[in-house]
Amino acid sequence: MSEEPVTKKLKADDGASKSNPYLAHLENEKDSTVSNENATGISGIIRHESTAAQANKAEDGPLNPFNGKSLSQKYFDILKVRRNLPVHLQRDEFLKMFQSTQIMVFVGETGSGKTTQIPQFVAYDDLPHIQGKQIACTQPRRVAAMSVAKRVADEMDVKLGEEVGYSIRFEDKTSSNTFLKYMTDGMLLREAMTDPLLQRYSCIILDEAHERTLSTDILMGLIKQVASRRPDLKIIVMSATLDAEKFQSYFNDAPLLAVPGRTHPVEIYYTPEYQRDYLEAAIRTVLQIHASEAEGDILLFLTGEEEIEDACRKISLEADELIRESNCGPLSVYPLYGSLPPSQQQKIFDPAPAPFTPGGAPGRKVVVGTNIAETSLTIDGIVYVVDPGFSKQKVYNPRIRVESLLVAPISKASAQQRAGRAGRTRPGKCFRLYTEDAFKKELNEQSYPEILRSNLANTVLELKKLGIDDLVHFDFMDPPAPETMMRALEELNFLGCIDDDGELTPLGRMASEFPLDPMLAVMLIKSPEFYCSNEILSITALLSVPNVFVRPNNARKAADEMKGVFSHPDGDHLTLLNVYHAFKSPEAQLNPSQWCYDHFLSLRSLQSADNVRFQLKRIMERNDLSLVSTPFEDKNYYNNIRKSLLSGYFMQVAKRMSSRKGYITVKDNQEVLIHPSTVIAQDSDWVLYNEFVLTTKNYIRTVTAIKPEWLLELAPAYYDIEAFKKGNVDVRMGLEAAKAKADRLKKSDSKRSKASYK
DNA sequence: CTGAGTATT
Repeated sequence: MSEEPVTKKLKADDGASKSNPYLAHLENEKDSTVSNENATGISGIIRHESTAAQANKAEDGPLNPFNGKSLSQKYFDILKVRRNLPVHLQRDEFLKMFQSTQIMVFVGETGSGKTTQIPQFVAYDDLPHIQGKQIACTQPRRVAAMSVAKRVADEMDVKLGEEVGYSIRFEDKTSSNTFLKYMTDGMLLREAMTDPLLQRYSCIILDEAHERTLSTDILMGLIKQVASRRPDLKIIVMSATLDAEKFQSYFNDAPLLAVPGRTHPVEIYYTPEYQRDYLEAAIRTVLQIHASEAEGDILLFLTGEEEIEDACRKISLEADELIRESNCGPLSVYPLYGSLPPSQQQKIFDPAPAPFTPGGAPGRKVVVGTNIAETSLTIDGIVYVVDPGFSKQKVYNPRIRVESLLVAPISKASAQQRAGRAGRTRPGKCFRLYTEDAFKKELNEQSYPEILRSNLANTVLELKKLGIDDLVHFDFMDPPAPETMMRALEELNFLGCIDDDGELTPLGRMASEFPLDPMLAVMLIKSPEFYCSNEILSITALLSVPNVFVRPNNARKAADEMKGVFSHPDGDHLTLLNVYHAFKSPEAQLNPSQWCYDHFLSLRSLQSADNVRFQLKRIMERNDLSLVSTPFEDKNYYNNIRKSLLSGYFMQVAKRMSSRKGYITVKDNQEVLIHPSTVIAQDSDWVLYNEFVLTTKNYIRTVTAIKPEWLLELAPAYYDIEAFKKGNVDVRMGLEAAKAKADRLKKSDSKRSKASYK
């Protein structure tokens, strides 16, 4: 149960082998390992017994200890910088702890160098290359995995993809030589599905654990289990916050090492009273900083695209006035949010404008961003942060099975992170637009981890595939609500992914291989039965990427008209299919970027859909799922596709209400409206929908017309009419009518077939 | 008659 005795037992064995002649072969094995180490050039270093002095000596060259090549001048230049990092002072302390325990927690604030240095410290002591093992270091984001791997390859003077590499979706930059691998946490989770004990690793480092992404949380639960079965596996959990005790106690009271960061002090200012209109207060604060503070750029945190664009306009207008009336310097304002095209995101790195006259009032830039600027993007030169204290957060309501986004107060940890953005290059200031009292009493310590705010259907399927049978007792750091788990199990059961005993079915096992939500995965797996797997593959890919339709504020009408060119009378899914086919036509491929611009489509989304499609196609081929199409001339071409969509989405169906405007969802009797972005020729009585969005009203979005008979044909268990007796009148009557119609057809069919026998 | 905070496989 407890991990501690395991390490002790190993030590005892070591000792025992020295005195016990029957265990002498163990000593010999160890000796041969040592000579192996010498062969690779890390002289004198014995695995898990090294010191900082030995590592420093090896690092000093003249040859690269890992590949025997001579070290470059660049290497020595970087080495000087590395030795000045705060972590370096504690290398011995780190090694002692690493060597004496299986699991440790490492806390390092920003600027400590933990992400780049700790994996290298491990490499010099764990010597993965001589045992044919690897060190994994996980990151929540792809860009981080890539850029850190690049940096560390430079630091170790090796070619990226050789000794040091990275692995992210669509890109595996590793080779048989790779012993240090940066990867996304989602990627390690995928690997665990085929290698549940993570045998290829001798050490796993979970970085940025405080962010508590869905993948990190599942990995922590998994790794805690693996640790007790693999005493040889070392684990380091790295975090940036002071939340370390929680990680320590979760990992059986693992020891903690804390390293100071290196950032500049940030002065915090609070408002004396509550600000009713935080947007107005934010704009006012930005302008005050510009008018009265010393040189330095400003970062303002807001919640979403619309709010940001609005604030940018207002700030620019008011700044012009300040310039005219108060001799202020020039002010450039940049919006920053995820859906902004990369070229525009790049602009935030432009230098601030120069003063109008040399030595005059300073020129400045203001970046107005979402919390993308809190963790994902770092802008150097920010000296002033304006923090209204809100962000959009995902919430999941298991009762109506809907995920939605709500503007909510941030946590203390988030506020601290935001303030830190002002101290990256020199001392800064952070203006919090709430009272100190509110900060102390009203903000949560930490944000809710994602696992408590999501639909877990996909997570439960992953856990089942990972071999975790008892989900109720699975050791989550923060266990999700039982109702959320129940909903997930129920959904998977209806889909046929798990049976009534909670066991994974062959369909479920296959579905777990696809990087898709279960409903999409099931739809794709069943599509060959409907002779349209090629088409469903395209639609699935398009549903897995950000919206392909672009609708600029100044050209809404033109964009809507262009969308009309692709529209299909039966709804959005087939419209998406039309878009994809048009995009792949020779005409569009001649100049895809221009074609997308002309047709108000997102090139980025379409290209990424192409990537996803290719990946899904390979998984289908691996599972012997055939790629077929109904002949286009066949009258059932589109019907087959619509039925195939329904085979995965039969739980997301709505029926038009007879007494009122709008629709009612079949599963939860929710009144909904069809989202205005939907293209569908005539309002159909029955529709399936991809998404339920909760905003100003309840909307269903990405909708396709279906026939009620199909529900009985494709999901008879779910559409058992008895179960709807107490449900909505419209739904029940509709299903009964469909049943009667189906029965009539069956009768006449059997008559006909009897007739044909004569 | 109109929405997407940020990630990820």
